[in-house]
Amino acid sequence: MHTFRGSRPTLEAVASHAGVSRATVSRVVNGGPGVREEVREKVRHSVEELGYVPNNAARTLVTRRTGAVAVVIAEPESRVFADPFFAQQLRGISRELSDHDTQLLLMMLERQKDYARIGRYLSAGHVDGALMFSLHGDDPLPAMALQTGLPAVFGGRPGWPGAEDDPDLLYVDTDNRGGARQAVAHLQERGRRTVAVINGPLDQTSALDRLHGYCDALGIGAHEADPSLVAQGDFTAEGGERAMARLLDVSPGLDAVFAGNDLMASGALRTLRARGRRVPDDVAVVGYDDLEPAAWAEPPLTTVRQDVEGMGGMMAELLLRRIGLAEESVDAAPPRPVVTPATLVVRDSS
Amino acid sequence: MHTFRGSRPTLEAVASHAGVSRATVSRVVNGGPGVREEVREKVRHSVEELGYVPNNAARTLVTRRTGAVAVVIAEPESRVFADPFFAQQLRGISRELSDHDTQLLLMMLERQKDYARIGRYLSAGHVDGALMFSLHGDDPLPAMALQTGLPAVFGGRPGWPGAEDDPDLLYVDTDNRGGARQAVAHLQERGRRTVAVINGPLDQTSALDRLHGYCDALGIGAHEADPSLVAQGDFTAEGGERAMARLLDVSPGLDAVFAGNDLMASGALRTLRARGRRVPDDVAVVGYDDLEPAAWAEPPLTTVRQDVEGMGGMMAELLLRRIGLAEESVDAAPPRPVVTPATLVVRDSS
DNA sequence: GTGGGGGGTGAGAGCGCTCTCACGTCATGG
DNA sequence: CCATGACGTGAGAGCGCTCTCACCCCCCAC
Repeated sequence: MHTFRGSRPTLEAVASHAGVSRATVSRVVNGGPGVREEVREKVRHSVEELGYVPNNAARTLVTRRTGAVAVVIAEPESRVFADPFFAQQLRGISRELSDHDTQLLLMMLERQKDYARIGRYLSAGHVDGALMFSLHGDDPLPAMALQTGLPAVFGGRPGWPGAEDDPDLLYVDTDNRGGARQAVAHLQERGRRTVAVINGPLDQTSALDRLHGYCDALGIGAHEADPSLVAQGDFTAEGGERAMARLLDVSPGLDAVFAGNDLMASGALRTLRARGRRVPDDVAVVGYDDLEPAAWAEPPLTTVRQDVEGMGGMMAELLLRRIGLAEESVDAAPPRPVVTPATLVVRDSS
Repeated sequence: MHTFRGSRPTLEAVASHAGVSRATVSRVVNGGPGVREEVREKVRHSVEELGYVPNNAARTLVTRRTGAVAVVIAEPESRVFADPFFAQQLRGISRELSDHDTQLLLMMLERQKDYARIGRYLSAGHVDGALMFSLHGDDPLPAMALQTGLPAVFGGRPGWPGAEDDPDLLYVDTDNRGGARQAVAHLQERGRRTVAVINGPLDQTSALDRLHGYCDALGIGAHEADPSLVAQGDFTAEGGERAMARLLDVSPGLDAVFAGNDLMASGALRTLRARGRRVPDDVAVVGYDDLEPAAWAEPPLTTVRQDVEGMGGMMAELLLRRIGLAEESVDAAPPRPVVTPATLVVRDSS
């Protein structure tokens, strides 16, 4: 084993080098008050000269702060990296965290054993907080985390019973219902009569809310949707492909599709092309997210834009505030859930 | 601030609950030898009952082991997440690490200030080792890391002077030169006379090696390539698009293109389609990587396959062995660089 | 001249753990 | 019957840091 550490200078070393006490060095290093500028300068010089870097473990041991937060994504790596939604979100998160010198620990839940491991990890105090994504209805993890008191912020409104009423629950969501409603209304305005929908997994509130928005636009109740116009996808392009194929089989007469995200919409596009349907002439398609797949699709997708990167940033910010790391303005309100607006972007597919 | 920890039981608590000493509990928790099974059982019971979880900071403080490794990618998030190459690689890494209960810290270098922060972080002993990717020729980071003695494994053969000769340098690479040679030879066998190439950034050895392979197949020296058949890309689809456009402008007569990765090849495809060239009839295209963009392209890409996920896994394994965490067979050789083979996959674009 | 602050500094306890070493106990062999 | 050693266990030091508290010194008010 490499024991490359061990020779690293400690606070003590810096202290004796500078001719002061450990406490003073600590104060200087952490920017504490009550040290003469002259001494401060001397210490800084010693730190520089010895190449001192604080030992995080020791610091964490006493402060109970790790300076790291976990990003937990309840999806296999294959999905996490294939879906630009996570990419963008992570980008916003990463940026915000790095601005506060906080590390990002990425944990993806792929296999069953990962649950135990990550649950243990989170409750072991390795991180100061967690950002949780893509939680499905029956996921035991958030409850576990919350129970240990780990500060957490959710990506998307959590769907478990009672979540609605918990004033301490923090999440960042977008107006999924409103966005979906706009999308479908847009299709109707373009004269489409038979609008089908490709859902995301309905154990996620985002997918459910988008389905509700679809029903809203159609002026029907949540359970009155025509089953032959509703197909189930899984937020992947392949899922969209399959769902579109099923829809065409069942309802050959449809003239529009609203897909729960851009990836499924691209899949749908692929199937439509394979079946010789022209888009938008024969069938109009609308996606959701407005990420790369939308712009790059053939034809470019009409879709619903949400500020994904911004949402990631907000999640991080909420968490940092909850942890007490972000600078609070004096009269700052306690952190609260955030719901961002969604706007329709019209391109060539509708 | 939430002080949700603090009430967590310590080793001491478990010890007194089980009626043994701290040392014994520690032995049981860490699976050490020399404890009677009866006592062992009693301690396990107490651990269970009190819900004891070891404090990692304390443990790290004395063992100098953090149980985490950093994955450093010298690319902006936008690229990291857009390129399935990283995704796959990360997948392999993540799997291998989680099998050894080791955490993955993802660090992406986007802005200049990130360099200082990450350099500090790596040398501060927060992690037991680092996996480094996508290093460009002039990157100061690996040197920094290596200098502190941080165990590191590189993704792709490092390109700085002297790297070749350093016996301690660990990396996982693929036979880029051979793969490229195969790709271009294949184009020639199909009767293509004028084969152009779209490079990745030449300050990365992978891109450089692929260019060399191209020259090999053409039977020319590294610097004898016809400049009007060589275009510079950046491993992104947009870059491929632009490079293809330039090539067509300069060499309208070309009948084949070898692109340094699938993403650039897809971009090239897009440009060719926009310019009305048929693939493969007018122009044949070959990519590199054999990841999703290849299979999903229109037409599906002939490309060079490398086992990207496997390479990620190997990197992690090498690192764990270097750190001394992986189970070593008795007569295990010290870890050495790995170069994996590359094989041509023929699809419809050639 | 003396008492009382207050700012700057140091001493020291302790965070929770691991690990070395010493100790006690019991079987073994001369 | 005692020396020997193996084995199981506990005591205690210490990892590097933060933070409280006590201390000292200087300045000011009375």
